[in-house]
Amino acid sequence: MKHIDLSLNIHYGDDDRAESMEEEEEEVVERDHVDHGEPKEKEGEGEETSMQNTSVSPELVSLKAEMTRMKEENVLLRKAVDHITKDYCELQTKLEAIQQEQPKNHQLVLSLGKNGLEGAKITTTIGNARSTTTTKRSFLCEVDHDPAGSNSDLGLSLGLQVQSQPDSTEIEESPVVVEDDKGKGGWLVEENKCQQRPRDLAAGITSHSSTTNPANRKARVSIRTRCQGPTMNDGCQWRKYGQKIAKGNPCPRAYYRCTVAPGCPVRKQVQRCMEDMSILVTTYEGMHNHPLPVGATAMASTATNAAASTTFMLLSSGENSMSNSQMPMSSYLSPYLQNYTSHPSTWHNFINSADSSRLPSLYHQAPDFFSYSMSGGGGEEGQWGAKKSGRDS
DNA sequence: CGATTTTGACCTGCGC
DNA sequence: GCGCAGGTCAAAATCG
Repeated sequence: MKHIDLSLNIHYGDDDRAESMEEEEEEVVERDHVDHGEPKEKEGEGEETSMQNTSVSPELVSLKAEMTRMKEENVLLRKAVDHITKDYCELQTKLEAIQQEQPKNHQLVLSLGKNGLEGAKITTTIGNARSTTTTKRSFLCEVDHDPAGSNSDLGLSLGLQVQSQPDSTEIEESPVVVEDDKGKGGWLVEENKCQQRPRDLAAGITSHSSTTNPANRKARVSIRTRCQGPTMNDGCQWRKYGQKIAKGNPCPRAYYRCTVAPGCPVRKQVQRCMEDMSILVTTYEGMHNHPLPVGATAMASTATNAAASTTFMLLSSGENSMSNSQMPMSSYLSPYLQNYTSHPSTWHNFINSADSSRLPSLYHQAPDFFSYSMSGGGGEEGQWGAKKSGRDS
C-alpha cells in the first residue's frame, strides 16, 4: 500500500509555536470540510477522473486534495509569520526609541508624590501622546489602541500614555488598583512607607528607601490577569519564599523572589482576586539587577523592569505555570500582543491561529490581560489596559 | 542530591 | 504598650 506523508513541517523557530500552528492547520482543514458542506473530492475533480481510470481509491484522492489544500495553507501561514516577524522587528525598533525618551518621563512621574499629585497638572509626552492632566490621586496609563488603525504604526502598544482628562476633571480610582478599603494598604501609602529594613540591609538587598529622593523608591506594579495556573510565566525564574493568608481574602498570597541572578531584589506577590477567583493579581516590586531573559526584555524599559516583564507574561499565563517550563514564551507572543494593542483584528487573527485550548483565558478574556496598575516611586499610580476589541470578558 | 516548596515562627510597622 | 496584619526567614518536606 502506498504511504502518503501528510505532515507539514513548518519551522517557526519555536517548537511550541510550530506545534500549535500545525494543530491549527489540522483544525482548519477539518473546519473547511464542514463549512463547505460538499465532498472534499470535488476540488480535485480533474485528478479524480484520472484516478478512477487508474483505479485508485477515493480515499487516496481525498487525501491528495487535502494535502494540496494544506500546502496552500502552509504558504499562507508562512507569509503570515513573515509579516508578523517583520512587524515585531519594527516595533522593537520603535520601542528602543521610546525607551530613550522614557527615563525622562518616568522621572517626572517619580518626582511627584502622593500628595504632590493631588491637583497637580501633569503635562506628559510619551511617543506622540501629549496630555495635560489634573489629577486627584492617580493617573491612568493606557495602551493606545486605535480601533480604526489610523494610529497603529506608532509603537504605542508598549508605551505608557497618560490618559487625558479635561482640566479639573478628577480621574477615578481604578478598580484594578490593589488598595484596601481603608486606603492604607494600597500602593499609594506603601510607597510612602517604603523603608529599607535592617534585614534587607544585612542581606545586601538594595531597597529603594530614600525618603528624599523619590526616584530611589521601589517601583511596584500590580497586574491582574485571568490565569488558571498558580502563577504566570514571565520568562523570569522565581522562587517561592513565603505564603500568607491576607485578611479579607481567603486566597493565600504567595511571595516569590527573582532567582535569575543572585541578589536580585525583585520580588513578586501572587494572589487570586476574591471577587473573581479566575483573576490572578501579581504585584512586582523592585528592579532587576541583571539582564532579563530573552523573552522578558522586549518591554524592559517601561515603567519598571518588573512592569515590563509582566506585560507580555500575560499571554503565557494560561495553564503554564512557570515551574513547568522556563521557556520565555513572550519571545514570540509579545509581537502578537503588541499588534493586538493597536490592531484588534491582528489579535483576532492571532487567536484564530493559535491553539485556543491552550490559551483559554487568553482567548475568552483577552481584554483583561492588558490591565495593570502600577505605582512608580513617587506614590502615584497608573494603569493601562487595551481597550476592548469586541470580545467581552 | 540539589532545587524548590511548605509552613510555622519571627520581625516590623501601624493603629488604638 | 499591646495587638494585629503584612512580610520574611529558615528548617523540614517534597520533587525531579
